[in-house]
Amino acid sequence: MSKNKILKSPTIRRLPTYLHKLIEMRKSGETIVATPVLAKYMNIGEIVVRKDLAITGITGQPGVGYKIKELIDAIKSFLNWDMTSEAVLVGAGSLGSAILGYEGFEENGLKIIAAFDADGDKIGTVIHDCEIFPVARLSELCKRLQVKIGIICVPAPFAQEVADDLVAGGVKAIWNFANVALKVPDSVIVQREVIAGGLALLSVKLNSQNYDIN
Amino acid sequence: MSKNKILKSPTIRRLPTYLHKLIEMRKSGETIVATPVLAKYMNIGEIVVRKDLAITGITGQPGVGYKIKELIDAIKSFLNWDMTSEAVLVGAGSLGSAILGYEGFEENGLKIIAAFDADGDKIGTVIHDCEIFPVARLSELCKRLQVKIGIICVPAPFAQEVADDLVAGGVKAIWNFANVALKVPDSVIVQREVIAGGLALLSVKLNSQNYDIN
DNA sequence: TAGATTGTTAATCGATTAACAATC
DNA sequence: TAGATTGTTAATCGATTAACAATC
Repeated sequence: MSKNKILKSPTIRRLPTYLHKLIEMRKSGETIVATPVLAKYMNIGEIVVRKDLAITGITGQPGVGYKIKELIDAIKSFLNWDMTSEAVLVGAGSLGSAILGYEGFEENGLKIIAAFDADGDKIGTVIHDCEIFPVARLSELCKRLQVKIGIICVPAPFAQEVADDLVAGGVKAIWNFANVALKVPDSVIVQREVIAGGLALLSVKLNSQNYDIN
Repeated sequence: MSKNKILKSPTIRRLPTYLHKLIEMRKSGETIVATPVLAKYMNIGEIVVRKDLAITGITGQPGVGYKIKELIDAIKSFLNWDMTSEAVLVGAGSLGSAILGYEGFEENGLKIIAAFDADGDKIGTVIHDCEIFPVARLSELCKRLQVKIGIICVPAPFAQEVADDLVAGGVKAIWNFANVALKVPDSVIVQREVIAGGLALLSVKLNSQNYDIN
């Protein structure tokens, strides 16, 4: 598994949220944004926002702000979201369906073009405009479709074999929603989403608040 | 919104993953674990693991390792997951249903005891053992059930009013899956999950790999 | 000009990593 | 004892914050 350290990863995690807000602002006809607006929106300091935006290479106008359109384009380009990437999703259970139905991916340059499941009853059906194929065809279709991104939403015990199939199919990046560590070649990137991580933070904050006098 | 900085938040985010692995190991009859095992599982350095575990107050035996049972109890207690917390969920769409169906929360000391939706057709039905109530009754039932945690899975435009209802109902912590910044009193904690954040990281890693020679 | 905001440089803070003695 | 592992102390690294000059 790739251990490549990515610099500025907190900044990168925040970029989609800026992007979302900026697109919203553009929709409502605004053309300029200043950091205080974004800082308030994200509940972070203004300096953080300016440092974050700097990473995109865009400069603002002192006393005025940034051009919204420029920022949107620069963030998209930085994240490689200016060109749509195609992905496949494996595991059309409740989480998989939720992800298939997520409308936000348009903003994120992601398009799920096929889904796979082991359940025979689901094969051939369409969930949120996406046809469900049998997992047996996973690596074959990945190759044929030249897909580089795979999204794993199967139960933990099956995740490794799915990952193996994705790798065999030429996938270069795996977005892993299953609660397991995947073994993949160094050349393949795995982004694991641990939903309980956020809950842990919530729990600790909630609890420390109950006891702290500070 | 609370800006309380939580120290060691990367550590706290990792704790649920240790916990998960440890519980798995206990199930298969193991009683002792050494850091190299956990480090390999999580793809991080051994020292990180030791530092992380230290936060729980547990000490291991040099040359041997840690007692799995002790670690499990200490992590649970640190995260306040030794006592089950009750929560309500609002928005029984596809994401909401996925969360209602997530079996892992048992490990995380969370129990969703009621769900709410605006869709009349869903009211009274049961999704994953959880009855669906009308949102109109949200704050009333929160008060009556004395629930302290609310999970928001409604579309972004409705999230703020749901948050207001939760706060009115006495909820102290909100786990927000809607893509908006919520305005809540300082005394209420909000944990916002931005799914696109992980995707941004994935995109940047995937892309930097394509170009970096290093 | 005055007020607002940017962007740079330096300071602080926290997290990760390294080195190593202590212990089983 | 030798090998493995812990846990502490110090060093490094990166991210956030502060201060402030420059600019519209």
